[in-house]
Amino acid sequence: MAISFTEENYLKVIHRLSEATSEDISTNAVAELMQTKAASVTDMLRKLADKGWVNYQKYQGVRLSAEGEKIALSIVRKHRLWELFLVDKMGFNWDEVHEIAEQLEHIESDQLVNKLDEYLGFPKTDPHGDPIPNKDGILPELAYSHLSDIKATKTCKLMGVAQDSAVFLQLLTKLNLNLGAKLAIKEINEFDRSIFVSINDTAPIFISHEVAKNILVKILA
Amino acid sequence: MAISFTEENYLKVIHRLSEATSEDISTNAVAELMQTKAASVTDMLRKLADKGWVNYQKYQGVRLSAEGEKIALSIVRKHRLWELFLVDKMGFNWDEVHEIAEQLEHIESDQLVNKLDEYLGFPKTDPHGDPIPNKDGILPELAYSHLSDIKATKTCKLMGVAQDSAVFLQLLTKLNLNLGAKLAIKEINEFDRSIFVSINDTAPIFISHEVAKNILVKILA
DNA sequence: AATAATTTTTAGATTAACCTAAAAATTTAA
DNA sequence: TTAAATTTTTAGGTTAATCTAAAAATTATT
Repeated sequence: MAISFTEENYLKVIHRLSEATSEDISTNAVAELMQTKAASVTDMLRKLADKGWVNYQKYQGVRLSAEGEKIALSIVRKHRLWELFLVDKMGFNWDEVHEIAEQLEHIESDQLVNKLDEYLGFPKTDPHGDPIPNKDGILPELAYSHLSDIKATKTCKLMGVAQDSAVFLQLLTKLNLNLGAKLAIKEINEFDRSIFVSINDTAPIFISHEVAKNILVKILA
Repeated sequence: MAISFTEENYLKVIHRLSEATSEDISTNAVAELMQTKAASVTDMLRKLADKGWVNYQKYQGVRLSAEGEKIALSIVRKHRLWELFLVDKMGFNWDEVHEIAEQLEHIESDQLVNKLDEYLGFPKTDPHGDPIPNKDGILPELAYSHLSDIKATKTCKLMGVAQDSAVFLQLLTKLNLNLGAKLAIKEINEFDRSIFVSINDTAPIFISHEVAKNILVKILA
């Protein structure tokens, strides 16, 4: 069945909201992410339900059906592959690629997506450390920790971010916090839970709790 | 001013028709290429004229304005760069890339287009031999001849095609007629203007006038 | 030059995606 | 457990791009 860009974006947004909770997704939550009004969302949810991509009971919120989940994952796959392409092959910075990938994710060609995947070497994660679903829509489970949850004097490796807004990514770049960096937590300040952390064995720098919360790491031995 | 995919496609079609003639372009001609009805075209032409992208007088046909021409050339540039990307980097055949490039040509990011151009080595032509407009919208003038216009016993090089339908390209591939091939015209048959041509110094093959008309060549010394 | 044929435009609808304002349902709080 | 607050839906419109059918203009033909 044919699908429009708008329908794809709704499915993507419902998918994103569903990752954070096992509850049904509210009309208002969708409206906020779609930057539209609740009334418009109601219209669209009814349409998506008619097409069998979501389960929706009025006033009760919405969830993706199995088929809707499959579509959403294929969009996420395309988005993340294109982001990696833009960074690795075209030389963009990780904070510049989101808007362009929002467009590229709607290009329709399974052949192209799979060739792109191969061209990039069947990558597991995008430039923000987010996992890339494979051809069959399977998401590799990465299970990373938030830097804010790591105990003092532990060492870990920066694997991703929990938020990929341009301003946040630019801040990380300024602080020299890049994907793969080795982070050694020197001290956690009780006052505001800010931390001192050494990046790749250089002199420790100061990081706010807010920043640490959005950094994903793998704990090293 | 914002532009929709549909508007871009109309400008592209008007541009294509304008290349073949210096006359004004008729509503019906646009309708045929856009696969739509004349009434819809009339509506759109009025809208494009309001936006300043075409000059249009009702019943008198349409032409691109300077600004419309600029937009059309930027779309052609993107289309041809993406086609080359698909063939050179992603391993598609030259008859498989048109539909995908029709989608990719609408991706909006000057930065991306220019990086793509650089990544491909600032190419002059796409996989069908069509010239790629540069950043400033300048089309390199290639001035190739049609194979059907070349005299017997001349030698030439296959530089492009005058038509890029998949069926035609597939036929060329079957006949081993690829971009860059050296063609030696052995004989022109008076009966139907079919020709005997040797490809890269192999035994001559028979080619119809219809095929020869759509092959573009550069005459060799 | 008058008529016929063709092309183009106008008029009036349709569909997808959105909106505002008002009504209805649900949730929260007194 | 009612009343108040909030959320969601319905009702009725709007805009972009399309359509069909009828009218108007242009072009071709006798």
